[in-house]
Amino acid sequence: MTVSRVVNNSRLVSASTRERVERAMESVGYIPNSIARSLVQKRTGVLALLVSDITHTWFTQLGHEVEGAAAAAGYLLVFGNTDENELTEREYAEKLSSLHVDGVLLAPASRESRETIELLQRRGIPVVLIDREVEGVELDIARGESYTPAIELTDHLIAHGHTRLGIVAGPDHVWTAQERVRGFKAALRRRGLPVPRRFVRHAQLTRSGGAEEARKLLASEDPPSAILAGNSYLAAGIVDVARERGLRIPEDLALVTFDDSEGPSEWAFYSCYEQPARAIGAAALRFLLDRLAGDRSGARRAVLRGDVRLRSSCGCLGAAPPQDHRQ
Amino acid sequence: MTVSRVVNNSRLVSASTRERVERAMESVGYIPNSIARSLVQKRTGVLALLVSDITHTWFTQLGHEVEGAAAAAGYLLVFGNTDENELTEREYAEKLSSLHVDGVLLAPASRESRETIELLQRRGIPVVLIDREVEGVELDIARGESYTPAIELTDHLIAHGHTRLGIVAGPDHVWTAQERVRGFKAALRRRGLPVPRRFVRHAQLTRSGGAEEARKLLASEDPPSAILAGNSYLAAGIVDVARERGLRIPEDLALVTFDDSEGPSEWAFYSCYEQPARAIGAAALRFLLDRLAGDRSGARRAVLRGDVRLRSSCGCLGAAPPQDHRQ
DNA sequence: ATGAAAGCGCTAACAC
DNA sequence: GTGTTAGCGCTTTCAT
Repeated sequence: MTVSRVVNNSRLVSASTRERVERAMESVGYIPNSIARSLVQKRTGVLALLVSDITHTWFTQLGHEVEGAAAAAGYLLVFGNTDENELTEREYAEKLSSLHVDGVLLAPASRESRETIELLQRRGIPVVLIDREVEGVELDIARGESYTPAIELTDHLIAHGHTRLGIVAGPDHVWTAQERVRGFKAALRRRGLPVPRRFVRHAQLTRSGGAEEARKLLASEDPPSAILAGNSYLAAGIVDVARERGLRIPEDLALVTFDDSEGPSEWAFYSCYEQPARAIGAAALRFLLDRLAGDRSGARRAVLRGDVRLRSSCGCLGAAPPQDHRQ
Repeated sequence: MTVSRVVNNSRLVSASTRERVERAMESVGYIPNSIARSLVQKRTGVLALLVSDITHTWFTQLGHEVEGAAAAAGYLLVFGNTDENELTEREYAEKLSSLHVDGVLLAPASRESRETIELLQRRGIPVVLIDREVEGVELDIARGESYTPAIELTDHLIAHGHTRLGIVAGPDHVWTAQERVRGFKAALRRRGLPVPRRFVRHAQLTRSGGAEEARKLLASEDPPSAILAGNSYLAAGIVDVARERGLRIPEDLALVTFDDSEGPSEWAFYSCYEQPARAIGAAALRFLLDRLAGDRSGARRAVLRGDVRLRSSCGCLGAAPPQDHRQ
């Protein structure tokens, strides 16, 4: 029909016809079926952002940024939550690919997410990685740093006079967790400090996961006096356990962490390295839009630098908050 | 083709044929195009959750719950963020409706979101409301309470001896904000306490929005000695301002709020009424799945009760945390 | 400038 | 059991 012409406002329609058609559409309450359109055009105008934990503010802040930029470019952004799970991730990829989303931003659940990515690519869907590298995959990626900041944070703890240091990082299959552990070990070695195996813990990336490993860390007879946490949720879990055991932070246990928590916390407590979520999201989307516009050049990599914020938990400032009264 | 039969594993295919077809699919790397399938089946297997602020943990926790239950029912959940904005909301509705999502869970941006809803319904897409009522709309809804808890929280502040109370609620067009203000006023009136107009503030639902209105509240010569905050972000903004002005909480300013913040905060500070996000999400999804299964009965309403948690910010327990050192 | 017709990849209905 | 056909709602040629 020529109705299509007016919907897509081709200029090859007379004003009279256009008006006539538009009136008709109004009266019937016509809404174009873009699913049919997609079938023939092979594009949907939908982009997907797959994160590994949607309840983590870091990801939603990144997503918020991406969403705005995507909307400006005429795309709708949908969020998917892989729950740090490779299988869920693959299911999403399958569903999204057969729904023909135009592009995917992926924070890979595992450094073995190659299969997910290949699935998407086989379908011709451009993928841009976020936050985490994937082994053996050469793809556009926007991420922060992990190795260097881990060294800096560890050095800072050492500068505070600590010699028995531990780390509670994310799962071993998560790229950033590995990198942070690598940096932690490198810093200790460089100073000639020991790196006891049992002081390097991998936890689920949740508060309770952090608590669980912190418990193991602090249970030993001569526990670390300072801990590097892989992210703010892990840090919170560590604080929970310190409280359980009557340890004051930073007096009895110093703590530094990755990621600033931008939630409604009433005061800023954690000394941390803040990964620039919004900037990473923006960079990733830019890569994706370029691909969508036909860019076929080699893989690009944006590595964004964040800030170290020194506050109370490491011992730099003030005292610890009073005892918890969480119900 | 009979290929369709094996893909949808109808039992009317011989094992031999099935195997033959499957091998063929393997070798070609065939992935079914569910967009074409949707075109004829008029279902996509996709549900959408439209929230007004994806960076707010309350919504993502709710979403996380919904997602799990949706997956169990064979649906993929996508998240959309309306940014507390009616226009964005309508754009999402248009796009999603023409993409033929099977159902929508909507936390309406405004109590005037009727248009969005009608758009969806005209397309035959079942809608279930979350968290907020919409004027003149009779629809399935799962929400918490606002009026009664607002009374309880206000009464609690009064029990602490306060007589000059203020409220920093969300925008006037948000249903929950209105209800909370209504409860606040009712509680004061019942005790014969004054309700100065300037003590009732409506703010953008962000930390900075809360700070802005708190500033106005505390700038007057005889400011309130206690504040009810509409949610935890507003509460955080109020704390920011209290700190600016050198006011200690709860000694100089008592504070109670809606929503518990489940982030990585290192200690629980806010006295609050916790809306049961996960239960609300679960109830809403159940409604939607019922509709999807063909339920045509009248609108249902689930009103879920939450818990009051009394902690430090109202003066019930402990002292305030030390001064902030946020960089 | 407009109408007609083909076809996107699939499923449903109907033969065989 | 399996092949054939029509048609989902649109865009895109190709005529007119």
